[in-house]
Amino acid sequence: MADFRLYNTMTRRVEPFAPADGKTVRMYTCGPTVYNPAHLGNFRTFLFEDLMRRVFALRGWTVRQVMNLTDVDDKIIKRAQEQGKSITEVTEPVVEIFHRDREFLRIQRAEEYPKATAFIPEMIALVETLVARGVAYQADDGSVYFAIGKFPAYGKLSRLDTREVKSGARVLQDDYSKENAQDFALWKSAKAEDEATGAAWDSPWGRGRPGWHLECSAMAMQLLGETLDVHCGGIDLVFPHHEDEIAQSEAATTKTFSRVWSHGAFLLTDGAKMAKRVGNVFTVAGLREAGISAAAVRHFVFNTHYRKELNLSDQALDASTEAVRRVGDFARRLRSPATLELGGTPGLAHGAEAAVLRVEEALFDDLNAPEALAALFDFIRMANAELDRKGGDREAVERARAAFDRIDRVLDIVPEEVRGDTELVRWVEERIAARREARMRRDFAASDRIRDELAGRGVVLEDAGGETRWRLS
RNA sequence: GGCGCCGUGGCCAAGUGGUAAGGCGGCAGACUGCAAAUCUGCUAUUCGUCGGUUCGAUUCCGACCGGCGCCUCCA
Repeated sequence: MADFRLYNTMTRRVEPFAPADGKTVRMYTCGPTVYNPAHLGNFRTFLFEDLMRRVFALRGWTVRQVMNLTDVDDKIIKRAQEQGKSITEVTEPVVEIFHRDREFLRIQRAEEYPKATAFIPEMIALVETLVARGVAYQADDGSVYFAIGKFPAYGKLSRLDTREVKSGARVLQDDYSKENAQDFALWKSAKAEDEATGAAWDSPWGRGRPGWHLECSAMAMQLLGETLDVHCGGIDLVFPHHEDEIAQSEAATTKTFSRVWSHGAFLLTDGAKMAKRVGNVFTVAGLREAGISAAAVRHFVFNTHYRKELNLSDQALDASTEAVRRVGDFARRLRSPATLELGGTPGLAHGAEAAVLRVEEALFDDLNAPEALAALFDFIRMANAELDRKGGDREAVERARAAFDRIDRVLDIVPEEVRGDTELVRWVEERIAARREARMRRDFAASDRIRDELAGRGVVLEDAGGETRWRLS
């Protein structure tokens, strides 16, 4: 089988990749902070991770993916306080929206979606270990900090040793007191608003709540073991989030926390990073209102390599809508009973299987989805041409179908209306048969009436060399 | 200021030290009762600019110009 390569942020190189046990990829993906519906920038990352898990599966590995839901943090507490709610009341509806959006975009369900608030004991245990090992300390205010000075490898992911803190930048401004400006909070002592919103728990250091980085370390190690195969997230998480995760986890276990670190590039809007704080945010809900299909979004995202910035634009989205329509038309043609009847050619079958190999080679080489799409479109053009020849080879059609399905199981870019039309089909095909009769009689008035009738239900007909295809407009 | 990424045809976007994938759009043709779809051909002698290395660079090095990101619990 083809080898598999993945870019590793730790080494800044594309390297051979395989799960440690050779069978199951243990994959941790940083999920959303659920105080507001995730925006498309967040979803670009989740889509990249969806692609990754599907490519792992294509390669033959089992995937065990964990995505955390951060349901306790400053912004959540602030919102809860403003609305006079508990943090749970704030986060629960947002979690629901997240899954709805996730499903709309056809992002496969991860094996686990742990919530930070469900792992408080594990987090406390981790902090206790760190304190016992002397790399964490409790400050005057009761908060517990990680002492980065005690962890020599600190900065290895983000290459901190080669960076400098901006001169004159505010470094030491924090609500808490700590020994070193860059020490980060593992456990934050409770404040009034934490208590008021249900964001405080008992601990050996008094009432408090977990720091952000802590949850990922605790949940990842609890659910996947002390060494992960791959840890993913947006590029902005490299520092400090992932750097801090490494520090806490490796200081506690002395083992490598993740064998590979993989980060997706940003989605931009108008040339700027899409972010709530910038105010240029687009959501899945907005997309749906605009009538953009999930298939089009997936095409749009996969048409650019995951490590390259991608600018959201109506033009690009429209181009993807058209591209995906072509894919859908082809899918319908392949699946049509008439196509099987007319048959294919040996060239169709061979070309289809060559396309699968090309797609796999591209995807196994650091998830090169743009190249995989190119292979798919070459396949579609070749197959349409071969099918036009009506070669009579039914097996060739079946092999082409299997090849297409194998490719689309990863990319999943067939428009919804092509996937799901079932109840319509019988009626449409009956009408098409009636129209065929009319056309045989050269009664084109009747023929056009039927076409109008179908158009009234959104069905567009296409007469192509003896067969009539249809699709939804 | 430190670290880093990017700049390929009208738009989106792969890619390689040896002479430019794919999608969208456009033009022409085939097919067709009409329409659409589909197919065929054409649409970058050129890969931000200027130098350098090389037999040869879009691909390596340097400078410059332009855009972006991280250094602030932001995917």
